Amino acid sequence: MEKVTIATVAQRAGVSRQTVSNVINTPDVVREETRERVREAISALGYRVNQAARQMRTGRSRLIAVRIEPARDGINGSVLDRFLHGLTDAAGLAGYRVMLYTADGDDAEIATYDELLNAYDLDAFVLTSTHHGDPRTSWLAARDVPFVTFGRPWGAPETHSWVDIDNAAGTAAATEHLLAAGHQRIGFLGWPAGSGVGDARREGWHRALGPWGPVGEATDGVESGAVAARKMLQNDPPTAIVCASDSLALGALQAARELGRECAVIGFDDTAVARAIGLTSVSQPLAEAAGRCMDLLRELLDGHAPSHPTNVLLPPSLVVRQTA
Amino acid sequence: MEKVTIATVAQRAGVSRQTVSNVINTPDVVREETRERVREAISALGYRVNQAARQMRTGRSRLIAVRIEPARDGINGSVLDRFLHGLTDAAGLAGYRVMLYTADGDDAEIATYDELLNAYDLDAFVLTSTHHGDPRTSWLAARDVPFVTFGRPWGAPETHSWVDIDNAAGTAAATEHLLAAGHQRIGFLGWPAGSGVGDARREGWHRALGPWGPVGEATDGVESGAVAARKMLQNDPPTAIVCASDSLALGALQAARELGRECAVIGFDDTAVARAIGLTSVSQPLAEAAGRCMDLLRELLDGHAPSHPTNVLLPPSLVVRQTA
DNA sequence: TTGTAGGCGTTATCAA
DNA sequence: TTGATAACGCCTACAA
Repeated sequence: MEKVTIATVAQRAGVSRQTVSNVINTPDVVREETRERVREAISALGYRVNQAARQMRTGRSRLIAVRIEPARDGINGSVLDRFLHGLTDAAGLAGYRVMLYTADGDDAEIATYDELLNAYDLDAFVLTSTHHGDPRTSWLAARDVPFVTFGRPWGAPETHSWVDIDNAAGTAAATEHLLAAGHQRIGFLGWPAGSGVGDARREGWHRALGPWGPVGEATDGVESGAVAARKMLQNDPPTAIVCASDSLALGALQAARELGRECAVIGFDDTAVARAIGLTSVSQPLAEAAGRCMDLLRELLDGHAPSHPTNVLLPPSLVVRQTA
Repeated sequence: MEKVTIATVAQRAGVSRQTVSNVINTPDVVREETRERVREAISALGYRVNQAARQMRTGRSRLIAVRIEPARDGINGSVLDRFLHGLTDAAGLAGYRVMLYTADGDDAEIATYDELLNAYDLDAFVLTSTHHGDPRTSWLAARDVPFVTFGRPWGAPETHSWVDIDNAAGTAAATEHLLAAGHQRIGFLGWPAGSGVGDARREGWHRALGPWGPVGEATDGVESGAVAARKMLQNDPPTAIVCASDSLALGALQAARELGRECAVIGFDDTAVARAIGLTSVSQPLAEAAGRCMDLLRELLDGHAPSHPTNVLLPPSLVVRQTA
């Protein structure tokens, strides 16, 4: 099968190459009859625009890049994967493709931006896992590279569009669910203060509860969660615990079982583990978040760039199962 | 910052563009002194080869494509994600990038090949989830598109290179572990016959056990696994069950608990769920599998194409936890 | 060992 | 409304 180029199509339709190009890119400028003839030729030949050539002229690649976390395992590792799936779907629908890269740390990631931008003329980036003092956004902004973040710009000036999950609303909903079920002493098991996401999740619990309840702190993980939960359950036992992650929730469940204590537990992220063991958990609308990121990117890329950056805050939902 | 092209570098180094190109692509043909001068100019300017332009000349994009499963959740969904992580790492090391696509069914996937090949000049594909009567491999082979599969070509002629996990060895190791622990009645809980992977996992159990033991069949999932396990445990109770997946294993665990039966359980895939609940499970070396796929691809792409396709069969390992 | 000419497939510009 | 021409950045072939 010979290579089909715009010239092949032009010849078959009896027009110039430019006219074919016009049919593809600015159809309204071509007379209807001609347009139809060219379209027939295109589909008869199975012609497809060559992106590399187009890119060379236009400087746009229709490629967007996302970092994939290094091969790593864990209960919560799947959250970004689910976002990635959604983004690939949404990008495909919009005529874009997703290119993956890995980077160990912010500086390495910035070096990768430089490379990808030069070598592949990437159209845009989607950043995940934003955090306080994140150097990536300012680097990109300084170079006028289009990007959106999944995660708000913690502390940084809000100069770009972002999509985020309303974490506080999630733990607030969990807490309200427990209050409605009659619980009064509701504890919170979360991460050490300082991470934006973790602080927001604690804040939601506190907001819904009113007064403070027992608080436990642990780095993420089943083991450390169990240790912290055990302490909570011994000192000042709550009848329910809202947790900042499913891993911590699993630890809390273990601790309660060991101590023979009845204790309702709610996790966060609605991971496969939660589904598997019947853990009530707060679910993030990751596919929707990805779709919104793509929407914002299209605004940026298709020229209709809004003068003000847009922010989207998506509410999570509570999935009630057996543990609460 | 102006765009840095090969011409910029040439000017700065006081040589022709061609000499710069030679330094990049065939350094040994350039006099050392000149080479050094050009290299200095390259790094001083931060020059990077533009892939689109190179691709236009060479027809090679240094891009490989992999399908990402549609946004879907489940205990086993993470297996392919982990493979993807490994592949992105390995590709990056080899100077390639991974492009993602989604496709609903084999035919849609083949249509996507056609598009990606025409539009992006993809260098190669990595196929996952191979199965009996898989039309994808023959389509690619007929067009001389380089590809490897992660998963052997079930039944199809072995005309391409592949990497696979020795599933039978995994369940055999699990069974031997149980035998060594003194178990004698060891059952198997697997998927309906017909899926290559599932059959191999059953085969490994049978091979290690010698005589047949109790067998249960269920489509993958915690619920259906629990139903099938309940039946096994009531009729003809084994003291241990080897399962074809962590989901089924979880179901088996539930069934045993409900019935108040002591029963060792071993799962397959070593998912986050297994780690979280202490389920002994067979672990696939996914990062290594991805690395091997990349190795095979490089052989194919870098011209040293071996006359015979290469096959790599990787042994899984048993991760012993509390359930067996 | 280095330089020159030409073209990969597309689109922007401008003329017809 | 359509077509001719040039250019994007690079590499291959060939000449010097």
